[in-house]
This record gives sequence, structure tokens and C-alpha cells, in this order.
Amino acid sequence: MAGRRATINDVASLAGVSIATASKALNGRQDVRASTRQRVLAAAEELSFQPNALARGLLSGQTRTVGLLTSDSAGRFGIPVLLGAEDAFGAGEMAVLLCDARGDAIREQHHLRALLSRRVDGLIVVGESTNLRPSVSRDLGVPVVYAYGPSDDPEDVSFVPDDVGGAVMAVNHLLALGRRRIAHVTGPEHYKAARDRVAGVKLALSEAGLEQAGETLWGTWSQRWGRHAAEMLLMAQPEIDAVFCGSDQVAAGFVEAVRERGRRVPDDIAVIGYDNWEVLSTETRPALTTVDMNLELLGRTAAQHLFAAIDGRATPGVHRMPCQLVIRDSTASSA
Amino acid sequence: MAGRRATINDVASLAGVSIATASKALNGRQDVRASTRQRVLAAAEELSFQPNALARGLLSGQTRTVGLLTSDSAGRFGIPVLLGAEDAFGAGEMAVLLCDARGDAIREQHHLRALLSRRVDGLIVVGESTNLRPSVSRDLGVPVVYAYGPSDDPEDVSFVPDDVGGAVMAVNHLLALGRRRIAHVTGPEHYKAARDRVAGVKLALSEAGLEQAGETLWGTWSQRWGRHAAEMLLMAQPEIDAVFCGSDQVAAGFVEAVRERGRRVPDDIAVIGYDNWEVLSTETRPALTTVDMNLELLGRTAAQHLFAAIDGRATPGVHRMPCQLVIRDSTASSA
DNA sequence: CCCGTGAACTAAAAGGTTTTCGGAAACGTA
DNA sequence: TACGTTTCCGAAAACCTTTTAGTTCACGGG
Repeated sequence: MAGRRATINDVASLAGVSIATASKALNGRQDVRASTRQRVLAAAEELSFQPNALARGLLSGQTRTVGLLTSDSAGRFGIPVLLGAEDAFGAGEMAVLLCDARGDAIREQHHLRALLSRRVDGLIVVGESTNLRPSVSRDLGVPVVYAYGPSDDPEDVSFVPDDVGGAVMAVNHLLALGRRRIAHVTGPEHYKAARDRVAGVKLALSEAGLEQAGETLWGTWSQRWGRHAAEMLLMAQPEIDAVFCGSDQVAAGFVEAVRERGRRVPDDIAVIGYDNWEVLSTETRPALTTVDMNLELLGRTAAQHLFAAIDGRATPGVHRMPCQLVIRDSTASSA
Repeated sequence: MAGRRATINDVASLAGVSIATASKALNGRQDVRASTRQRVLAAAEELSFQPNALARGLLSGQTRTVGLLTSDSAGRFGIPVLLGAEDAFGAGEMAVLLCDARGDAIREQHHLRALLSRRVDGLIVVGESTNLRPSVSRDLGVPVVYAYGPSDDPEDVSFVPDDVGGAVMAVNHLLALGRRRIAHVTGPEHYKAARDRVAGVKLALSEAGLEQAGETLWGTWSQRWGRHAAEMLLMAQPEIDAVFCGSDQVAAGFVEAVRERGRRVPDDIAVIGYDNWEVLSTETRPALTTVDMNLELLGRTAAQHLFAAIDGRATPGVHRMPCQLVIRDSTASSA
């Protein structure tokens, strides 16, 4: 534990110059003789001088710090976004202040004040679902970007995965494999993600001039529901040749139950999941073809956009980020 | 977007007092007449004044901010610790600066300098495994607490799960159920977590005067390995009546393969996992009895200890936090 | 009337850095 | 010598808040 931290004053004294000169030397400014600069740099090194970011921030008004406000940092979705954001910032010497509101509006307000009093340069708000969430941007004084869960104010900037497009890709992949009797099993109807994926299914099928095999089966995001749905479906519509599941959890339960009933995946029934949650998608048998929402990229993009917004170049609206199909054995070509 | 933020100067002017009086009124200090205090508070409210934490920190030398340095925030283990820490801090008006070094020492050094220059009051270092990791505390000038992955310097403060104790609990549970031929399947030997759990198994068995059924099977932390181990074990030692697996992933693969071979869990073979990773442990059939390391509590404890260390009351050494057995169907009483 | 006391308030310093502006020295030109 | 130019350096202000050390005023006791 060093007693007191070295200040630029100490550096200047040791180098035998004024603090103004020391500052210029350290920051690579003009108007310093090369030999003087060397002396200052050597002094700073010797004292292991680290400029005080508080003093600097106080003066410049820029803290080079952003807040990351999440409702659910433990969740499947917050983390990759957080990682991508931290990645984008880290490269540029930014720091991230992390706050978890735990879904509580009071707590969120509390954290917001704390972040503002720390004079963050900007804010990323990460939602726990793709449902609209209340805006926090009103009169905040700093730019805000929403990731995963979009703001309900169209003037705000939001980045969300293109779930409609993701579902279209999934269904088109099944169609390309020659499957024609395609069912859809998904999570709760109050999730916009589930509704969007249903819309994508309808869209892709109607463009192909086909009907969905049976009604959409709404349930929960669980393996249990996937198993249950498989049993119902094999009973009621044994003729289906493909199923698109609204999540990898549902798909994992689905393939397990199908396998136990003695039907083969993908030969009899091809299965596609959603999320590319690797602990599930790569460990089921067969491994799951699934839609990856590229959340880390989404987070990174949101962070980069926040930079732009800090510089005054914001592009309001909801930006939909493309998903990506990850093909594994559960839809391997049955040629 | 408000133009400029209100300062205490603006508040003082509006209230018609000096900034010293305004400061005292806002901070609830003495020597301010009640009516004056009211005027100041009203002015602050009107201007929606937020004190500048930078100026305050510059003066007091306390930033009320801690750094959280992780090697692996996406991992299974970093997140709960992070959550627990954020929880403990959040309650006390602390803020958390999050840095992810991605396992890169250079990057870690870089983040360390950034945190120091921001004058954090303390630091939590979260490891990605329970293996010893290099200390960062040397001449740092701020207190550091290590969570999950302990420091190699015994003068530092570390909090780790008691894996030996966790394994003892697991084996004792199997013994209490009357099982006597207990095998152990775990992950790679270079994980201290795996070695500690092996030590716990030996300890509990020798106290009961028993031998482990066969050698410990070392593998990877995957379902694939769990399935493979089950096949080997059922072939080589069909008489075993219980298996303790080194992780839930291994256990999930294990029960699946056992079930496919027509043996019953828990009737023929009881199975215990480790980690209580709920997406696996509650969704296997049967649901897994498993050891929970209470990581969120560990994180919270580390954070609370950091407070103590900031106040100069540190307790060096490695603190082992007790684990907890979560009993589910994979060891249901076979009475 | 003088002085001491206490209440309520204020001026100023401190904290560390960056930036602006002015000053000094050195040198060249008329 | 007088003057202009260039190069290098330093004094001081600015950022915002808290705290210290007064200052002012009213009032009561002697």
C-alpha cells in the first residue's frame, strides 16, 4: 500500500519544471523541448504516476464512462449484450458502470440518479425481453441506446434482433430440405419474441404457397413443454415432417421425446430451435440446427452507436439486427 | 437534453445564499436556519440539482466506486458472483465498474491501470476456476478481494467454495440412502475443483470405512463425457449402486445413458451432480440431486468483506464457503 | 456601555488536471 | 542598437464541491 498517490505536481517537481510543462509533456503536446519531455517522462515513470481521472473529468466534462442498466444481468440475453458492449468500449478506453435494476422501477430510478451524478457520458439500457419497455430518456441530458428490449418512445434508439427474419430463415431452410408439413411450437404468447417468430413462420409459408401444419402451439420456454408438445403432436398429426421450435429449450425437449417415441430426427422429423444456447443446442442428440440472434454483435453495435450518439450523431428508431442460421444434425439433409 | 447541468452555485444563487450554506443545507449539516434550508432544498428541486460525484470524490478521496475484474464474465461462475457483489454494493450506494480481461494478462494490466486512474476504492477479482491465480495486489494501493479463484499470495483475501466439503456432503447423502458401491466421474484433472471433489469423496468414504467403486474417471465437463462414462461403467462394473458426478453436465449425460440402457435412476443407480445449473439439473429426468456452491452468497460475502477491507479491517487468507445439497429425484429414497 | 456568547452565515482554500495567455530568452534582420 | 520572430516555459484560471476559519449580528449579563 503506497502512502499517497503521486500527482502531476510531484512529477513536475522531480523533473524541475512547472506543472503546465509537465502536463504538456505527458500529453504529447507541442511547445516542449525534447530533452525536457524526456525528463518529465522519466519522473512520471519513477513515481509511477497515474493521472487522476476525476480531476480530468471534472475539467473536461467527459468521464469516458458509460452506464449499463439492465433488468436481468443473469439472463440468457443480458450477458452477451453486456459482453459485446464491454468489448466495444474496452477497445476505446471507456469504462462500464454496471447496474442491475432487478426489474424494479424504483431501483431503476435510483440507479439512474447515481449514474447521472457520476456524470456518465452515455447509457445503454438492456431489456430482459424484446417487449417494449418504458423510456428513460426524457430530459436525461445524456444519450441513451436500448439493446434487446426496445424503448416505447420512437424518438429513442433501439437495437433488437430481427425475430421475424430469423423465423423466415428457419422455415425457408426446412422448405429447401423438401419438408412441407411444418408445425410450430413456441413459448408464451405475451412474449413479443414468440409472436414475431410466429409472424415469420406465416410469412415464409404463405410466400411458398403452403399452410402451417396445425395451429401454433403456445406454451412455456421449457424442455418439459417441448416434450409435452412432441407427444401431443405425434399423436394428433403423425404426418408432420418438420417442426420449428421457438427456443432451444423447447427444441431439446422435443427431440428427446421424438426419439423416445421411436421416430428419427431428422429423417422422419427435422427440428429447428432458436437462441443457439450452446449448452443445449450442441449437446442434444442430434445436435440442434438453430437460429442465433448474434447478441454479442448486437451489444457491440449498440455500444458503437452510443459513441456516435455521444458525438451528436444519433439515428433514432428501432434497428433490427439480422439473425443467423446455425445448421447442425437435427436438419441434416435427408437425401 | 438540458443545456448545462445545475451546479451548487446555481442553487445558492437561486436561494439567495452562499454556496457554503447551500452545501450545508443539502447535506443536512448544522448551522443552517430551518427556513433557509427549506429555500435551498426548494431551489435544488427546481433545478433538479445532482451533486457532481467527481468533484466530491476529488475532494474526499473516496469515489464510492469499486472495480470488478473478471476473466470470464460469460462463464457459469462469474455471473452469480457478480450479481451477489452488485447486490451488496447497490444497497450501500456503491457503484461497480465492470472489466472483463478475457483471460489475457495484458488486458488485465490495462484494465487495472484504468481502474486505478479512476481511483476506485477497492477491487474484486473474480476467477474463472478455483485454481490459484496470480495476485494483482502488489503495491496496488487499494484493497482487493478475490472471489471464486483465489490469489496465489496468502497475504491476500480470497473467498472460494468448499469443494471438499461439498463432495463429502454428496457422498454422505448417498451413504445415508444405503448405497455402498459408489463411483466417481468428473472433469479434467488440471481443475483444482475436480481434484478437491475427488479428495472429498476419498475422505467421506474412508471415514465410513469403504472403498470407492473403481478408479476416479477423469474426462471433460460435458454431457458427452457423462454418457460415455456411463456406458463404460455399466459395462465394467454393473454392480455399482450410486455415482457422484463432478458437474451437472456430466450427470445429465450420465442419467440419460443409464436410462437408455434400461437401468433405473435412482432405483438401480442413484446419481448426484454438482453446480446446480438449473437449466440442466431441473430438466433432466429424473431431476438431479446436486451440490449448490451458493455462488451468489459467495459474491455478496466477498463484497461485504471488501467494505471491511476499505475500512482497514481485512482478514487475510483463503475463506472456504460452505456448499449446500439440493435434493431432487435422482436420489429419491429407494426404500 | 462593554464584553462575551451563540447562531447563522460567508470567503477562501483545497483537491488534481488542462488550457490559455503572457513572458523570457535567443536569434536574425535592418 | 532596435525590432520582429520563434521557441520554450510558467502563472493562473477553470471545473465543482466540502470544509475551515472566520465574520456579522443580536442579545444578555455585568
